[in-house]
Amino acid sequence: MSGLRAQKKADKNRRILEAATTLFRKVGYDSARIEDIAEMAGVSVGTFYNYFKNKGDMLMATVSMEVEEVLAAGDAIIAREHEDVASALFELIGKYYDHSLTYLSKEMWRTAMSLSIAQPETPFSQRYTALDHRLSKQVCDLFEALQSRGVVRKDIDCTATGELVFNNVNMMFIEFVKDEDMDVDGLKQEVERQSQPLVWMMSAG
Amino acid sequence: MSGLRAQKKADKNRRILEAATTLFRKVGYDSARIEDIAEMAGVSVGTFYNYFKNKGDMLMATVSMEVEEVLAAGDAIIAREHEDVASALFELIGKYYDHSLTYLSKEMWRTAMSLSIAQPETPFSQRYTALDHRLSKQVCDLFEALQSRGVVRKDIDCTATGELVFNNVNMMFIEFVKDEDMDVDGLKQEVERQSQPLVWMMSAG
DNA sequence: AAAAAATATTGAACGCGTTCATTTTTTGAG
DNA sequence: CTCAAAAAATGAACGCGTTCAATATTTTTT
Repeated sequence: MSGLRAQKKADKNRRILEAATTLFRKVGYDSARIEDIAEMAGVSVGTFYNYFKNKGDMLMATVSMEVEEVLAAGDAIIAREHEDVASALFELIGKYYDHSLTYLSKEMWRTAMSLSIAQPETPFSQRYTALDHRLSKQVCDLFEALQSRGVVRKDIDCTATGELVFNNVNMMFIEFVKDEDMDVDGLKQEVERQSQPLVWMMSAG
Repeated sequence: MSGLRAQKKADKNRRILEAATTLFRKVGYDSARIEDIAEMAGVSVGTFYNYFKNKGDMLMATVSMEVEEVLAAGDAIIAREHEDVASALFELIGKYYDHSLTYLSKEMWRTAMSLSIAQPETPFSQRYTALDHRLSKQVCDLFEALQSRGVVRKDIDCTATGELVFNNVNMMFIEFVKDEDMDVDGLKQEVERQSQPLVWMMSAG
């Protein structure tokens, strides 16, 4: 029976992840102690650390899932035809924002962002940054797709404007997760207002 | 002698702050232990906590100094005449970036940003956010000044574009402090490239 | 100037993330 | 089936930020 070890390993991995996300959502990231997560998963504290490098690593699995899903949805949006720049861009951004609280609470987002800034050398941070860059690239891709279909002016640098717009989207998302009172609609309105002039100027016609 | 207590208090405050900033620069924020800071300042650990709410609070004094100085320099730039949008904006942004490592190391910036995101309810975070907003407003102010002098198109929403540009400036600064290998010149080049299309389109004439 | 009240200092103790030497379990060869 | 080597699990111990009850100092009152 050579698969016994692998079997148990996969099972424990799942149980720990399940326990962690359950506790994070129930009592918040900070208040969820490793000891509690380990106990709920039926393992010891030491074993937790055999499966995850540290507490923050637990978050990355969730963040990854979140961003991967939204990237896929974004690709589908880019593939479709669009009347104008505004509707296309705001549909994409709207998708990002609408999806953002599916798996992660604002507090979990704050922790993830905070960790990725504080310790940029860790695998956690590097994976986080990579996901960010893929999102940024997706906005650039959208602009390029629109440009090749004549919706965006030909003399526009899609990479430059895409990065500009995405960095604004990202910064505003940070403000959003910092403010428990702000809702997704308010966030969208702000970002649309900020992007409006650029979107209008880069539109063909 | 009613001022004895106040006298001692001010003295200790200064000594603690001095010890902290010295140690932060010498061994980095994380490795500078409260115990060491307290010892270098000639007080006990408990006394440290009578003067500062927590370790992160120590950073705010430095961040404040940094941003206040750069805001003043920014006002001087806005007050002057400018040939075109690009030179004015990039002079302002350049000032922000050039000044940024005067008092704070990249690691200290990372810690400050990280804390301000992780715990948005704390006075630390709120002061940090307020400083950010003043910087953002300054970019808007620059655009408005340029607009009133006919350098920026009359039909441009200066607040919207100002916020867009500043959020990009800010997000890129986060990338900058996350990457020990990136230098200020590289940062400036990137941001100029990203802002270029917008700057060109919003220019009058 | 002594006592009482107000304020400041102290360091041991606590909480929690993380580590690591030790023990237990699993595996595969003989 | 046996046993030695490999892999995994364990929980006590550590580091460091933070707290707090006890102690010391300064100010005010009488």
